[in-house]
Amino acid sequence: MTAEEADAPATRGRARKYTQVLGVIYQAAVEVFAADGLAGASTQAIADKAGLSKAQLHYYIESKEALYRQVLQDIINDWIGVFGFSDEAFGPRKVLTDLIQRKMLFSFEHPLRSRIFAAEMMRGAPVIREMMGTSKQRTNQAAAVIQNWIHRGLMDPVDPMLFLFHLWAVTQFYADHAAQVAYFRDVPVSDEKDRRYLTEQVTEFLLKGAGVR
Amino acid sequence: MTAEEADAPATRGRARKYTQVLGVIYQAAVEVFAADGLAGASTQAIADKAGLSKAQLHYYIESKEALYRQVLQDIINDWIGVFGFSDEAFGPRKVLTDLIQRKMLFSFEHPLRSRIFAAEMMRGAPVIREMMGTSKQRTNQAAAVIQNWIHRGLMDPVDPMLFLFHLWAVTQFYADHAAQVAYFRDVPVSDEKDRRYLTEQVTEFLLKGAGVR
Amino acid sequence: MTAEEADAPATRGRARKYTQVLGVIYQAAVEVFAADGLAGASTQAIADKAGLSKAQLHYYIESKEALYRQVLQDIINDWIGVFGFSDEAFGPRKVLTDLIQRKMLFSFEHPLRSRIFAAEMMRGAPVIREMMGTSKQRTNQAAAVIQNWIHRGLMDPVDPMLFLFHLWAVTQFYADHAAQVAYFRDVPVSDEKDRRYLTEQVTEFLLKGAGVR
Amino acid sequence: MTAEEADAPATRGRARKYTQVLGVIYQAAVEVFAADGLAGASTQAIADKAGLSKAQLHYYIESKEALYRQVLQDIINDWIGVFGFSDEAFGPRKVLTDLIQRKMLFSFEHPLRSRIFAAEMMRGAPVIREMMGTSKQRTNQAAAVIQNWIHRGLMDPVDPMLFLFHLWAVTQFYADHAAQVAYFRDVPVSDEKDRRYLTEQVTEFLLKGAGVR
DNA sequence: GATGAATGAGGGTTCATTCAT
DNA sequence: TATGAATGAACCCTCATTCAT
Repeated sequence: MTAEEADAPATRGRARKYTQVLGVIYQAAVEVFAADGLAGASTQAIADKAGLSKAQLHYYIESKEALYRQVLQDIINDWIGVFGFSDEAFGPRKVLTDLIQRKMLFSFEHPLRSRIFAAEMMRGAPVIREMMGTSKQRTNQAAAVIQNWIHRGLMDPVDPMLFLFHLWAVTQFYADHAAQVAYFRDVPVSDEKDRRYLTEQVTEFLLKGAGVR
Repeated sequence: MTAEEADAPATRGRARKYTQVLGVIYQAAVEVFAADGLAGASTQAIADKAGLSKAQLHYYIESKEALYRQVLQDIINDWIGVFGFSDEAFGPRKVLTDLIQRKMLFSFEHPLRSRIFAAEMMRGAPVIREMMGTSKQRTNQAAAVIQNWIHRGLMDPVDPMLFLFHLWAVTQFYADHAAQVAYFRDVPVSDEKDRRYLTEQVTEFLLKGAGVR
Repeated sequence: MTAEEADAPATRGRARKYTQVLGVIYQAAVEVFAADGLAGASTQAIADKAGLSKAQLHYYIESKEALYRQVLQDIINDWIGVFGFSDEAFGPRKVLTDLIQRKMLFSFEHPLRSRIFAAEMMRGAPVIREMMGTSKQRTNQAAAVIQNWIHRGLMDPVDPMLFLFHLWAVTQFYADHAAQVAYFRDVPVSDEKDRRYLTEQVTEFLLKGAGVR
Repeated sequence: MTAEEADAPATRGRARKYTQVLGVIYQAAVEVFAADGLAGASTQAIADKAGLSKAQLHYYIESKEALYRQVLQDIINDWIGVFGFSDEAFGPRKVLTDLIQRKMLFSFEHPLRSRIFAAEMMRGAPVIREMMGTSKQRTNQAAAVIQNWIHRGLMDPVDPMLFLFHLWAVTQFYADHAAQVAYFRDVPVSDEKDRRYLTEQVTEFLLKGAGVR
């Protein structure tokens, strides 16, 4: 589970020179942060995993916190693409199905980063909060879209915000608890066909829960 | 957020004299573990929060890990009561409604401990695993009950295990992300009426998602 | 090896009341000091071995150092009886044979205390030195007796002081290295017949080395 | 007494750069271990004596125990050369005289390390034992050589193993008790001529004790 | 760029001893 | 007498970071 993820961020458009080493550091940081959290992570552990000396590591990074922030920032960037609604005109069934698919895919392919994000959230998002005014606006917009669909009778009159929570909770579960999922189901999550199965089940469950037509 | 929880375990049947100090320590530990995780928690922080010196703290506890294990153990004990099925003869609507209610209540009243448990799970449950053979058996029994209900046409043919996951994920969300929930909804979670509302919404969503009749 | 020794000192003529507990403490102290030295010994370890709490222990003793000094004092007292020459008129063969016998007996029966003494000596006897003006005088007297025997042709002209060293070194070895002796010889030292054998061999060796007639 | 020994190990063939600091640490460790034993030695004391901060010390060493093991290992390595028999064909007088000479020289030149070794032995050799299978084999071979000499009438029929013990005990005495020896004899041990005298006396005593011809 | 070294703070834990009770 | 609790120092060791080279 620890190293299962080829989880480099989209480094297009960064400085050229460092990139390779930075990628290694980044990956190491993701693994260590996912395993031990920000407070529990040690630069020594990150350096070891990256095959660098601590001094070398600190040449590339500004500080442990900065590295953590960078990881978070990348996650957030990817997140926007994942969690954004496509055109609401397509109706809830298509839009939400797409969204759930993207979210599940992200859970499967980036469990470690997904977990870092969740852990940060669970702590009350102290670091994220000072990085960005939390996307309350964006979330409210999404809720409004859902409210609109409800008005138009395209889905049951659920509380839009709660529905978004539930969607997030269920899909996130497959990233956060990959180990448990595999353990209880006796199926390695990485299996491609199984991923499709899980995605279908989750989609159906969520859509049905909200009475999406 | 850090100290919002009067979260002492059921100390009935412990030694008498200790209890008060131990309770303070316990509470402090819960808060620190919830905030920083096992690795990130410092005995200094726990001692400070409990109003003790580090040496004093270590007079009462065996070690940081032992304290963590004790917290986990208490959570697990409570958990069993919360997550167990009542008599399946009552049918899924009643049984699951009760379960969800209990789970939501626990999320509301013990968010910190709930979060510690979730964090431990997210890490692959390294400590829990060596404390108890993970309750695979219990989970399988629950799945069997659901399967039975499905056979009897009392609910839609969902994957029982996945349904349990979803139930856990959604209810857990309200503990793990209490801050976010409050933030996005502009409602302090502690409000009694709102808790009922949330519980109802969650219950309806989950039952509908599984087509419970 | 650790607890093989019923090694209470001659407590005749001490205070009456304490005696029993003191004896237990004393014995525990001997074992711990023998195992870990003064610096390495912990009052916790002594208290544990004595079946007392640390507080209780400190009620009976003045301090760790004082306890150590007491042990040393007792050893020294016993030592005087062991290492003193009987009437030189009996000649070296009888006098030295007796001495060696007493010394070997002490080594066998009080290996732990013997070892504590040796360890103190090896450290340069910092504690002993401030307890007693080292018995240089006594040792010089013994050397003088030997010198006299040499003059009278009763033994070879060895350096008297060195001979005393050697006598001490060889007999002490069987206390200090009881474990090694047993290990290399495949014979448990405690065996009675073997003790006689060892004593005979040592005696013969030492007397022959000094050409005692 | 504490710092009287230029006791660096044979560092030929080690890393170059480190060597100086490591040497200082090594020497400091030898002194502290000799004075207080493994348990009683503090890294603070070692650091102080080496002129380093504790953190600095720990940059160079792995742990206190590892440092201790390293010291022991070096001693053992030197020991092999010292305590090994040369060709038995030369007969006991030459072979044993050489051995005693080497052993005495080591006692004179490395009293602290010699003492550390002896102290380790006195404790039952817990650390050494897990570093090396105790050299029972080697010792048995030496005993066999002596037995052979006895059969050939080259020395008296002493117990070979005991003779080896005595040889060890007597020569070791001059390392373990250097302070006492100097104190009782009013002669600083370091005196070159005196060392020769002591060695001669010891040699004669031991050979005569075993009736070596 | 990269390395070995240093630093000062802090990690968890145990220490010997004292003090109410 | 005995116990639970407290204390302040010390224990070994690791921390994130910096700095010459």
